Amino acid sequence: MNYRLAYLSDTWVNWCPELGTVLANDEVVNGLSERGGHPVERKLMKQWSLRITAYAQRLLEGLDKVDWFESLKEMQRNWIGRSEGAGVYFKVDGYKDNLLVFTTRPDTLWGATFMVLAPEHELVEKITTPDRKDAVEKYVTWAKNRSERERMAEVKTVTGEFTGAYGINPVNGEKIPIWIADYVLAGYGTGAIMAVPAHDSRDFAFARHFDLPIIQVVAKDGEKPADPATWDESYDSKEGKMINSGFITGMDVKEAIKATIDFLEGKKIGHGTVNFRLRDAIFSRQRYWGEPFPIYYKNGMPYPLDEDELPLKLPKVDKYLPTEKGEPPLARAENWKTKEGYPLETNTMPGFAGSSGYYLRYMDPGNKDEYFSKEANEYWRDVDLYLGGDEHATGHLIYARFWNMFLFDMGLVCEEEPFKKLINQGKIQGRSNFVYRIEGTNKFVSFNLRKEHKTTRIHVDVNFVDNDILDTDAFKNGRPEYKDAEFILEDGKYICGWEVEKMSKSKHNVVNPDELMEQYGADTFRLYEMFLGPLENHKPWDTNGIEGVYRFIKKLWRLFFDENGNWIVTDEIPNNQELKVLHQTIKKIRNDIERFSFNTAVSQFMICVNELTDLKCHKKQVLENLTILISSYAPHIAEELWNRLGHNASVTYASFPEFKEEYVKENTFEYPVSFNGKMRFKLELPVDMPKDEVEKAALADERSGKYIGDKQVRKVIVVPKRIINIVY
RNA sequence: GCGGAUGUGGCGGAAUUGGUAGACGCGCCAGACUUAGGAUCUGGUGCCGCAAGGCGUGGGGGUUCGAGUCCCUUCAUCCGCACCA
Repeated sequence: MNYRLAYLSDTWVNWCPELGTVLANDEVVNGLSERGGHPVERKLMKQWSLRITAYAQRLLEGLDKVDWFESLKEMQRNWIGRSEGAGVYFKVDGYKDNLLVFTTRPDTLWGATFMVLAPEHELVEKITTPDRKDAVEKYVTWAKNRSERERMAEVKTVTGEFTGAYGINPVNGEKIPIWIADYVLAGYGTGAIMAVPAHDSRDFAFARHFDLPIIQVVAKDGEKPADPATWDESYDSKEGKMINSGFITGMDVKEAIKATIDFLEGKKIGHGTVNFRLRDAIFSRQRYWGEPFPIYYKNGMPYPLDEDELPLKLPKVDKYLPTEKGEPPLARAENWKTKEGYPLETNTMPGFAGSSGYYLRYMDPGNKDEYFSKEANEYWRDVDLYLGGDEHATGHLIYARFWNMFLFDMGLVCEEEPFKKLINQGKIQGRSNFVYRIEGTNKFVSFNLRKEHKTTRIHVDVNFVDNDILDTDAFKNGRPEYKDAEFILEDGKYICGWEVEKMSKSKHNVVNPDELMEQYGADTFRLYEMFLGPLENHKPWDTNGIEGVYRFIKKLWRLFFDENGNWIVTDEIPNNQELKVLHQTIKKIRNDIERFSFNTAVSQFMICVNELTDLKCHKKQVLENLTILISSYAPHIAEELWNRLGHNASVTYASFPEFKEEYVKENTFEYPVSFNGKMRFKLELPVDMPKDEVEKAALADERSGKYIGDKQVRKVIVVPKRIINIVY
């Protein structure tokens, strides 16, 4: 509050009386609450907000300094939505009032043929002429009551009303009509625009619909102006030269924008400005479980509690529900006031209050006196690696940055950006299966025959399905209403349809890991999840390959035990071949961990175990190192093996094996020999053989003659330890 | 519409720096062991072709001795945002 970052204001919210709470837009589905399906209404409420918009520019710039996925940064950039332009004042004809509009294209001022206000704009009532009053009021009421859903669905429909009033274009004194329409949003810019139908597609559609004039002011380079009446669409591009535009005529668009802003500023009728899409974050919740605000009210004005009265703890309430009057649950508490008897705030803070700064508390979790100490923060600084889903892009990840920036400005944290590197792991999706019920019957038709009937597609529990083939008995027993189900089969089987969707109970596509862990063990499950593909990929859960990983685990075990369960590890000294396999693995695993490539790491473990099996290697020295390497991938089996290898302490305390180049060194390299870029045969040569000798050896090889024939060799490329390419 | 990402065998995927495309696994085929196998092991498996050979990383073009990788262009899919002035 002291930094004007937290403030109280009347805010339009989605109020659900039944739940006694405000809902986010995405919690409202078709005018009903997502949970419970209760009606939701628009309501003006006094709510706390955080002025995140004050940090918009820095939040945007900071993105250049962090190592995040480009897609995620782009999401945040879009969300912040910076656009440069100008604020321009239009006089309202016959009134003293000025209408401030925001435009990204001040250069097109000469093409403005009308103005549009948002229906909620404060001047609408005042400037509407008596003869237009009825129509305008009707439109305003209609627009206000339109649900989110209707607005979305009817994007293409043009609606609006003329107010009867006129604005004066400040650059040429033209009188242009002022309209209202809900394609102009009250919450963006100034809620008022100048319409340039020739160069904005929405204005164009509006002008066409209401038969308003269209004036071209930008022409594509090298093209002559054309009669806008013949156009199919507006020319929105910023490329081109100005025409019909007073003193900026002939200028390039970019140059014209600058010149117009200078002109407006000189005349004090406008100014260059930057607009952001980002809105302040509403910080009040009408729930019990949230941090209470350390705020009390005196004569209706909010004041912060003294620091020595902190922390403020949640009071006891009889029910965690809103009061009958619709007040938040904290209003139920009996003594929810200060020592002096002033009432305390009854709203609580949202989830992001805690999630925005928990990483700071993690730096100093035992601190009884403060959030975290300066020393602890200077030691830990920031989060080196943040692994999380991209669904937090426009929520948590932006709030946390804002939170941290404020604390940085206060000198309380030493890094401006909280999360140095961020990786989005992909989500495991569900693979749903469907059966096709013939309408009005209890008969189900197999996938490829479904077109012959009128069917309804129904989700079927994926546990009844194997390789898209339905276990019809399990299906019949699954639910009473399907007990007498009949099936139309193809090739004696019932084939199900399928689709990849979000895992969800209602879609019956949830795979319970417990069952898989029961069958294969947690290590197999873990390894398989990693083996499935790159960390960041979203992918459907598919258990078809899990057997392979399970076999690998069993194979690993057999390096230590024979088929009768006898310990077969020996103390023999490993030979060069065995050491080579081990050290190749050490190198690869180390590398793969660093680049978060766990699927290729698992693959290397498989290669290693396969080779050690072929070599019949049961030597302690090798297996001990392998156990350490695999301990973070398959911790349970690793711990067991480590113990059997004679260690009492956990394998987690063992140090990562050291890679030694000497064991993987080769004396020879098998050169692929290419002719005109096509690999034809391989040739084994000493690694340190000089280039010209390699070339000679390749040309001398009898197989080369076959490809070269009697043609002239033009060039031979030798890249040591890589390739030989003979060009003819 | 704007922005981002991704396109490689039947499937999941590998190829980290422009240098042997398809590692590893699934599946499939053949075989061994077995009363049996949904256990285990061996061999094979990009496509066309008997073979020699040819073709092949969504399509088209380019740079290069050499392109999955770089450039241009085009198509498709997925994700995010969107009557944003």
